This record gives sequence, C-alpha cells and structure tokens, in this order.
Amino acid sequence: MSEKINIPRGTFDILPGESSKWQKLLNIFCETANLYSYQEIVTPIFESAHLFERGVGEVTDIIEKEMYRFTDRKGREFALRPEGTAPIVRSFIENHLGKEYAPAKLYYFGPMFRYDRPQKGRYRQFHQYGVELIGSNNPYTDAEVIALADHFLKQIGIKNYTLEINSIGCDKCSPVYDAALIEYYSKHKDELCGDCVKRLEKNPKRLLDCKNEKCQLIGKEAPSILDYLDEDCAAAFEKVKYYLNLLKVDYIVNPRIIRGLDYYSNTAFEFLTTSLGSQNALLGGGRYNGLVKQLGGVDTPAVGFAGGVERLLAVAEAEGISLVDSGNSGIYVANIGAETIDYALALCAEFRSKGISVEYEIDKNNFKSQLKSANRLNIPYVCIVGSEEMEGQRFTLKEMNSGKQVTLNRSDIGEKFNNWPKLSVFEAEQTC
RNA sequence: GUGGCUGUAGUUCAACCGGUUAGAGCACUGGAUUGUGGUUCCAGAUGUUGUGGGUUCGAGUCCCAUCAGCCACCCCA
Repeated sequence: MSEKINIPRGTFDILPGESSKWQKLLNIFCETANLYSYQEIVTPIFESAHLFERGVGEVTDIIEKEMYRFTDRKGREFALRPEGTAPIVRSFIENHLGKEYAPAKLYYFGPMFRYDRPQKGRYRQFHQYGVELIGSNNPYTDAEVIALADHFLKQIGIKNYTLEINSIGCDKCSPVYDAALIEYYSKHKDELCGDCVKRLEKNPKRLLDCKNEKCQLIGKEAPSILDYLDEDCAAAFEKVKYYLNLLKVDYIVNPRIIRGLDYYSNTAFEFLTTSLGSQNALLGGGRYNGLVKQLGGVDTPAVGFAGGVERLLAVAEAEGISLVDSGNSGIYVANIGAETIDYALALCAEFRSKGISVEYEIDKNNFKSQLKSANRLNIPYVCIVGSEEMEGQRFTLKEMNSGKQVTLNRSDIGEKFNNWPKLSVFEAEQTC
C-alpha cells in the first residue's frame, strides 16, 4: 500500500450526510435574497493579489499574515480570495454594472481562504454568503441589507443572536475621533496591555474591543464615536435606525463595534451569537463608500454583509435546528434469485422514468438483506420481484411503515404512479 | 503567530504503578427450516494504539520530534 495522503490542515470534506444541509442552507439564502430582488454573482476564487492589498488594506491581518499568495508560471502574483467584497467591486467596475443596474443588488456564495490557526468555527478554507448593494448612499439601503440578513437568519430558524449596529463615521469625522481616542488613551498608556499600546498607533478604534479587563475598564470612560459624528453622518445613522424600526428589525446600538477591514465607513453592524464560544461573529458588514473609487472606479457608495456558513451551521446545530430534509420518498427494488435481476433492472428504469428515486443494490443477492438495507436506508416502499412476479409481468409493492403489500401489473406503472409519492393502491386494494 | 489539552476497532469510550493473546457498547456481517425488514437471541470479523525515533528485559502507558484536532489569545466568518 502506498502512503496515505491527508486533507490539508484547516480544511474539511463535506460528506454525503452533511451536504444536504449545505444545499438547504444555500437554497434558503438564495430564496431570501430573491425576495429582496438581489441577483447572484460568481467571481473566481483567485484574483490579483494587489486587488486585496488595495481593497482590504495592506496593514490588516488578512493581508499581512493570512493570505494565500502564489505566483503563476509567468510570475504574476495572485491570491486565493480571503473575502468576497473586493472581487465583486472589481467585477462591478470591470463590467460597468453601474450602467445597467442602478444600484446593483448582488448576492454571492463560495469558499474563502485565510491562513489562520484552525479552531472550531474557524477554518483555512471556509464559506461565506453575502450581499452587496452598490450604487446608493440612501440610509434605507443600509437597513435593507441588514433586514435581509436578519430575515435569512430567521428563515433558518436561528434564535440566539443579537444585532449590534454602529456608525464609524466618514473619512472626515473618523480621524477626529481617532485623535480624541489617542488623546484619552495616552493618559492611561502605562496601564494598557502590550497589544493596546501598539493599537494606539496603528488602529486606535481597536482599543475599544480589547478583552483585557484593565483595558476594558479604561475603555468605559473613553469618548464615544457617536459624539464625534459630523452632521451628515449623524443624520444618516438616525435614518438607518428609523428604517430598521420601520422594517421591524431588532437591534441595539453598540458604539464599540469596529469592523476589521479598512474599507468600511459609516454604518457598521454585526450579528453575534452566544452559542459558539469565542468565535461569536456570525455575520458582519457595513457601508464602504470609498472602496469603488479606491479600486479604480468612479466614486460609488455601497453597503453589504458577509456571513460564515460553517458558523451558521454550528449555531443551527447548537440550537437543535434540523436542516435535514423530511425524508426519502423513493422505492427500493429487491429481487429474489439471480434469474430476476434483469427484470428488476427493467422495472428500475421504468420507475425512474416516472421521476421516482430508485435504489437497487446489484451486489446484494440475499433477499432478506435487501429488505434490511431498505429499512436502514429509510426507504418507504419496496418493490419485490421474484420469479412468480416476473412470469406474470407483475411486481409486489410493499409499504414499509404499515407492512402492507399489493401486487400490481407492470403496466400499472404508467398510470398509477403519476402522483407519486401519493399512492391510492394501499387504501383501495389490500392483500396480504 | 503565542500558550495549553488531546490522539486506542467504522464510532463512543475502557485498559491499575510500564507487564505477557489491547477490551466493551453501538454499528457492521452471517444465522434462528427454503420469497419478507424494524424487536429479540446466537455467532463472527475488526486495530501497524496518529506517525517516526528514544529509554527499558518489556511501552497504548514514560521521553523527544512530527502531524492532526480541540481550547484560549490574536483576528475574524
């Protein structure tokens, strides 16, 4: 035997038992997005590395240490996408989506890649779903995007979450606030943790969500962004809250919400869960008015969110939500004796042509074990063919729940199976 | 990237202070008079103890390395 090759660290297979949950989740997301008239967009999973450096921000963790970079055979620098927004904005610009759709209302789903230390709810290849609304600065659109996210979580059945919103201001008032934070925290510099001392220079807003007790204590007295918003930003934030109320979305204002990527401005929001330990960010987003211009397009305001599928599934499981479909409605074809195999196969084909899902196990030649198998697979009906049936061009159909069975003519498949899985044969004519 | 915990049949877990053929439940396979499943009963198969070294008369058990998972930090989905 040759050497066994294992799956890369931080990745996982979606096995047959799991994949139906993913399909269901994705379906619900597509349906919800469609309710709000968003259309799907699919972009490549790798892009020019510069797209992310410029879009996400060069000094973020994502770019500095988490990006999967590679060069191709001609030395071009690419990266597996660590997030979905920059590629979509790239596509928006490249395909002039602003001309055709105004605003562009887009949703997406797919794998993302970050070289991070794996943990539960944190993987190197993970999956995000998200929406982007590009081309409006109307605060209603912030609320709409949030409402869509909220609607989606409710459709899945998630209960244990809170929506926290904030405004981090625009490129005019945000620096004023940073200055105020620096001034405040500098007075307590000796008491701050090491990380926070660095944050003070690099990204002062990050000081606010440090988990260190001392830092938090100091943070309680820190100035609030909400007092530093300029007139336009403050008015916009009020409007967002107004529309959220109108759309009946519950939220709390948390002036400490800071988003990790550089491109955010104004509205920032997070859907947080308590049922997942420290990986509590279920979904996050906000407004990013500067990004389109920054990536070479004409100045266009935009807002969006992204959520993690793995975390959502984990929360769903923690909350006991079943994403498994209601069950099999197919037929298990069982034959008795080698001479009936061909006849059984012919019946399989006829059932399938009626749109009925058929299981037939060619390598199981013991009749009893075939029935056992049907039972284990939870298949509600078994079609039994032995030599008696074959000679009369018939088959026996058994309803596993009740144990009832009837013998039907092969030609009955044409009419009696039109409304499968609704079947009247067991009420009308019973034998056995 | 930092610190800690863990790794034993398909799976969940046992195995004393290092001691001889590494066990059990569930699952699996076969059987209980020939063409009828689920419950029951009987029988059976299963492991290079994550991997590679080391200490020892002897290692699942101790030591080192490595890989992987988990937890916290960092960060985030």
